[in-house]
Amino acid sequence: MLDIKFVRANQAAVEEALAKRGGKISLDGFIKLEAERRAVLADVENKKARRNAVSKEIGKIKQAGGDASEIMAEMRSLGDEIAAADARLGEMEQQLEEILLAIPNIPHESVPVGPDDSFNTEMRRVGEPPEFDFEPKNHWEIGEELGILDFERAAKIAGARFTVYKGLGARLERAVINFFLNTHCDKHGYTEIFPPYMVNSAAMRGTGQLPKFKEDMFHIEGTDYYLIPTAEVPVTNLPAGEILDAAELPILYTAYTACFRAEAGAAGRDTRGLIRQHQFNKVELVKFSLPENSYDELEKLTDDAEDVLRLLGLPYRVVTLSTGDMGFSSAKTYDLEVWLPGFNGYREISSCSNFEDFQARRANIRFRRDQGAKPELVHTLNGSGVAVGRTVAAILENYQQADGSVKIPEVLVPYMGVTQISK
RNA sequence: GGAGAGAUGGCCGAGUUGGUCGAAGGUGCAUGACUGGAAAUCAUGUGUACGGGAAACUGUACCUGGGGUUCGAAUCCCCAUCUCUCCGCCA
Repeated sequence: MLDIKFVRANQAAVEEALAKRGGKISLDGFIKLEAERRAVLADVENKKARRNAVSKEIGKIKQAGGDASEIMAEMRSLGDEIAAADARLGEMEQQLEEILLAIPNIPHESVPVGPDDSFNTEMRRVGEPPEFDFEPKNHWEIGEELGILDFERAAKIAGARFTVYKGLGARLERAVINFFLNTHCDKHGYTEIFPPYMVNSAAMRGTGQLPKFKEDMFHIEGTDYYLIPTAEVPVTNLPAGEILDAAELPILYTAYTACFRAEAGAAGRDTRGLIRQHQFNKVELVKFSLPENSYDELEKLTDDAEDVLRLLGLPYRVVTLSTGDMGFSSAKTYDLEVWLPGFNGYREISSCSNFEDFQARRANIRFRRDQGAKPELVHTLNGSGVAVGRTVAAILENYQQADGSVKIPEVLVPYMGVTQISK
């Protein structure tokens, strides 16, 4: 959510920034409504001031044993006026809020401008795609042949877009989770969080999933609970409504959770394998930063995510998303794309974003620079560190051998207890 | 799931015959005095949001959240949420 005062004072600049995202938005109606709101507010507050003053008088008159029935009648009608104006004010505020909640974040000036992903900028490539002297397979072929991934039975008990991991496949998933968490905690200085997998609508609103993206999520019928689409939601909302101490910042959290996505509108895309699931595992990185440091923190966070890919020996590239390809709440996003030999291309495995104060304003996360100073909004960041299922897919495809077995990356061997997976 | 108790400022805690309560007191914190320095002591200050104002300042709202009664609600009524106690159930 953008700052209402900022929008008011910088209408043209905001419209221009949002146009870069592809949506043409005129804020004329918003600005006009906002001005009306202030007029009504001033009027209501004057009336309330009068009511407060007169009510005190009534108290005094009654205590002195006098008769106040005449002014009480007058106050009754004033009360009606106040109620009416308050109702109108409430409507206006709700309208303004709805408009504001639907406005995406303003892209950072360093973000490439363009309507879609063809305007994304490749920043760097790390690692060489492996050379095979045989035709590399897809990870679902490898997994099924090794008996470690079972898509058919998953469909039987749940449906499409679910996977059952078995044996060393299940262990590999678990090994990757532990390797990610341990690396981020012990090497990169993050604090591990293990949050609920369900959150309420206030939390979903805080990070921007609601109200615009309701259909992307699983909602528990008859409750206010949603299955989390990413650990970003519970973790970023942890300090919601709080005022942090500047000395605590930056706060670095990492969390493993299962993630749940309805994948509405993705019919026919990535229907096979681990790439697009209703339920998948992810280790997330979340930061709360001083505003002036948030872009440095974004670079570091991205590097922390890249580090686990480097340690695993997986080739990847880093891409800056263009204005048209960025998420709703983000001011700047780097995607990490891992090389998948079976796909013969790079696929997203992490998305690292700086939201600046966009989420912090929604979730009301602030900090105080000094004792007595006014609270300011923190900047929030997050990134996958990284997607677990896609990592397993990448390991299976990049480390596959001619005989159908899969070599275990060295850093995972202590977690796996074996050096390869074979039939 | 059943019965009961509770939710007040950073924290603790008064306030329930509705008015003088943005809210006593304590504590914490900040500043100053005292001190070689510290402790102790004393003094002063110490919430947030929104509106108006160049500013000083000022108006409104907020005593978990929402709704109601009333000229007027921290105080009365209703609903929700959370916490605690007891019972039941359960990994």
